[in-house]
Amino acid sequence: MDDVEIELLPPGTALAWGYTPAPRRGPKPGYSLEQIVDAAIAQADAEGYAALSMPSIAKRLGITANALYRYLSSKEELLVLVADAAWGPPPEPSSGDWRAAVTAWARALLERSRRHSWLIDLPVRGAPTTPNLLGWLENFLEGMADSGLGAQDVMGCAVLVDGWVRSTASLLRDVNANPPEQVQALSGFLGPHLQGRGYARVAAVISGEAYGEEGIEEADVEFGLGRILDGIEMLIDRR
Amino acid sequence: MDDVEIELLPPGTALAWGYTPAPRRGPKPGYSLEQIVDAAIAQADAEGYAALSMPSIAKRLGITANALYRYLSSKEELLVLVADAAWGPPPEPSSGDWRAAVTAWARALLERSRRHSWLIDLPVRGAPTTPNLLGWLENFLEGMADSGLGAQDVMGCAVLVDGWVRSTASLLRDVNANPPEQVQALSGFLGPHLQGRGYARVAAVISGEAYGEEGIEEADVEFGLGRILDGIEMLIDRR
DNA sequence: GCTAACTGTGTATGCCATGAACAGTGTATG
DNA sequence: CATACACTGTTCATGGCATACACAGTTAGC
Repeated sequence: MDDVEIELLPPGTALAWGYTPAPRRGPKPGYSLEQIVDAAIAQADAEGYAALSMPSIAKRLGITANALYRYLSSKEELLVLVADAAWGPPPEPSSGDWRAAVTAWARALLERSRRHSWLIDLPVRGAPTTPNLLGWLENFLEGMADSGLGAQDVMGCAVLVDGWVRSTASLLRDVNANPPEQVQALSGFLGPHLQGRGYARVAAVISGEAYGEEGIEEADVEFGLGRILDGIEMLIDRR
Repeated sequence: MDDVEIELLPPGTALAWGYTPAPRRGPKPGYSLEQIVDAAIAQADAEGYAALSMPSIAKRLGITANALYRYLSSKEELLVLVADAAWGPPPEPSSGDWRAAVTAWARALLERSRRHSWLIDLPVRGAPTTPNLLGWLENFLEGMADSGLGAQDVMGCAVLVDGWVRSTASLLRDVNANPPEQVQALSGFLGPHLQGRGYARVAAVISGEAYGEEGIEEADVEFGLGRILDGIEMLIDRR
């Protein structure tokens, strides 16, 4: 594992797998990567993603922002570690059939995103490369092993369900963020603009129920997952 | 439409619907909202979302960043207008059945996101409130009118398909961003860590095909949409 | 013509990520 | 055991950002 090769890896990947160059001389580091990541998570939990800055994290540890750069080469790298730690390890593999397994998987992932509502804002992109995130993928693949689908289809399902969780988490957070008087002001404002201007159906929806209001029930959340699972089931039955 | 009420609206909503207070005295504004929004879109197209700053937009117009605040009260407001303009108006309503309509809708939306790859990064949250975005929703509702589903289910479908488009757009962009030598470095690095450490299935997938490589075919993109449509179809047949 | 409203500019503040120089510290090597 | 060097955290510094404020120039309405 050359240094050359490590430099080509996505930021944070090497660190996430424990590739931290062992120092031999000099003072002991006062902190651990884990402490720093925990402080970052605590900071985001307390003040949100926008307040997740290097100074704010450092302050929680009682050091200066620059000291963090003795442990990390960039904020981006830190965020990769934060994402891995905050999503956390996957739950125990489910025992039922593929449908039960995927349902449990999606609910568990959604649960994590509710615990840290800033998690879906982290600009951590691309395929998973860190232990926990790959663990979630392993868990999914295991849960779908009895489906009889090929590797490519199962990966397609993983991408699909993962995307659903992130969209849903984002939706849930946004909806909960709206105070009722703002929702009312919005529909009061939009109503006149929609009527008779080519927005007939939207207007009906908005006037019918409170549009975007807190009326997201558990059933609404599960609706999309149910469709996806049915669609996968149709594929399985067809083959 | 009191000012009081307008202040309660989400940022940019009033502006997007043309509520711009008509000035009576003083010099003519040198620019229009449309010009500013176009400049922002050009800037993001040219240098990406990270370079979409008030100074960079203003420079394109030949003015100072502060001058923008004569037209907009915040960057957030601008981004709402940018999102509405960059997604653009919905396509003509499709003529086939609901499945053809939703397919066309999803592909059209995906096409827009490919045209402006930074679009899915815009922190424009919550339910749509601007003319074009609501137009897309109207278009979707119209396309599903013949499905026989109730309003709540149709809205659930809209949310589901919209989420799929955004996830897919994000995936496509990320995947295309990876140079091949980095992909190779990554699988070379991950391989040894996954074998025999509880990541058997992930390891198989990675070693099998190039994991995360450019190998996303059109069929892979359509896979998720196909499952979703099948799932919706099952729901329709069941009722 | 005068005044007030409105424009764009210059200046300023307080954030941010990050680089560089520096002083203190403790270990490996002489 | 002494010393040099690697490594720590701090201070200082840079350039970028969103945005507030005061100002000078412009023009429509009185």
